[in-house]
Amino acid sequence: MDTLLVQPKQTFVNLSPEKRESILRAAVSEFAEHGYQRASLNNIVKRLGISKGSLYQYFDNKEALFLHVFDHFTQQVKHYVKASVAGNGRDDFFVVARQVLLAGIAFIDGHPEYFQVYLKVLFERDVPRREELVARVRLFSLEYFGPLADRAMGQGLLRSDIPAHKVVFILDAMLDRFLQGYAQPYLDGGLALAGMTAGRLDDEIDSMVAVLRTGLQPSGNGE
Amino acid sequence: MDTLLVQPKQTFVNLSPEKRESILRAAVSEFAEHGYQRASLNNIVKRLGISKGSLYQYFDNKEALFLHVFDHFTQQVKHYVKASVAGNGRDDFFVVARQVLLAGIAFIDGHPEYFQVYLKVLFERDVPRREELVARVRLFSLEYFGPLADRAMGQGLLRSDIPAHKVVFILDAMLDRFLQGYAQPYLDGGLALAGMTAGRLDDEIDSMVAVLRTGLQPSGNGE
DNA sequence: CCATAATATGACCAGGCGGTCACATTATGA
DNA sequence: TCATAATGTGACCGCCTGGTCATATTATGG
Repeated sequence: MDTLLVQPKQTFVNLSPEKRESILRAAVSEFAEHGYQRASLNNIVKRLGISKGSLYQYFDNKEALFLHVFDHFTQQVKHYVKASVAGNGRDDFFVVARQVLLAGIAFIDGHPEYFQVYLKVLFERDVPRREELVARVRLFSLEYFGPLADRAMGQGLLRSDIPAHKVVFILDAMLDRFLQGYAQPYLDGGLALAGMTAGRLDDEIDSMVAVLRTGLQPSGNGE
Repeated sequence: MDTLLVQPKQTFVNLSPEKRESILRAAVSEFAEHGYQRASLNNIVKRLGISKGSLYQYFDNKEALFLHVFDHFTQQVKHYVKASVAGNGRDDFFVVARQVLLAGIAFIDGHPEYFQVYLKVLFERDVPRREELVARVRLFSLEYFGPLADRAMGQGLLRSDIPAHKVVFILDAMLDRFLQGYAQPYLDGGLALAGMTAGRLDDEIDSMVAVLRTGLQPSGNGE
């Protein structure tokens, strides 16, 4: 999640920030709607009212444009998560989990189309450098929760009959799946997460974290 | 999950079972690899060594072929789940959850490509009758666990501070996400579920169910 | 003002798509 | 045997794709 995946051409860098942003928006929107392979450069230039030749002055090809989009996505994710846990380094394990979940929701609310791009990448083949892209996002989550779980385990805050890495998997799976449900109505299990008010959403999150807490804490400490 | 989504043409029904199956296999494989929109009928007929005209004698169009594939998928899912819980109607709530999870794993092992088709449908737009297709599978799960959770709740086997429908969501989310991780290496959270021996898989499942059990049971009954 | 460099343009290309249809082949049954 | 029905075939159609490139337009700076 460090270096950039791709460099746009100098011509793109020379553009005004407004124009760069409008191009980025159009590209994100198209990739979000159709995934990588079915996204159409013709559609993108049509929306923007520019010629196809111009787009190819900004990016070498479809892949470079897509990677540029994904670069912005990972940067945004980083910002949201870091902001959500800023200054709470010594918080309870499950409080942090709750904050990361809220950061995920805030991100989806702020950038619903970026999240769709990510989901499409997860389940589409023939996406350029797919493994690398997915790893950048998923490793961010795992490397974040891993040490946190290790520390909590060392402090006796997690049940000792389940290894820390399994705890991380379960935590990551629940959070990830909750966000999937929030972004994809079909996956919300009838909970109608999508159209939910912030207050009711908080309730759902509380329930989930409460279950994780009770389920993952050493016996006797539950609730 | 009851009536068929589509009827193949009579010409297809008249085919020998072997030929019908080989056509179905080729179609499943193509849809699993590319999703609906990017799947190519030209590829399918090329693999089969038949002419495109023949395929159009069997099915009205691409959509009908795809719906036929999905019909078989839902039937298979039904069989697997029903077989896994046969005669265990009065079992413990979490024992049933475990059985359903094992049924899901058995299904993916037996029909990995069918499961890929399903995952693609979940995250692809412009899939014909997508909502209906997804609902058929997901309602099957929710309608199955719903009454089970209600009964367990009535018997005081579930913590009373979380409504039954949230319990169902959490259960469904965990099982669903576990299967996603089993089918998609990127989502297994470093657990390497995919290449796992049956015994180690059982361990992972046990851990997960144990957490759910402890987290969802009334306090004091943990473990 | 003008030469040069930078940028914008869209017709065009080869290739793939879902779908059609006139025709060839095979099966049927009187 | 032979007319009829059923099935198989692949060239072809219009459309769309990512990508190219000769040409037109605009910006730059001496």
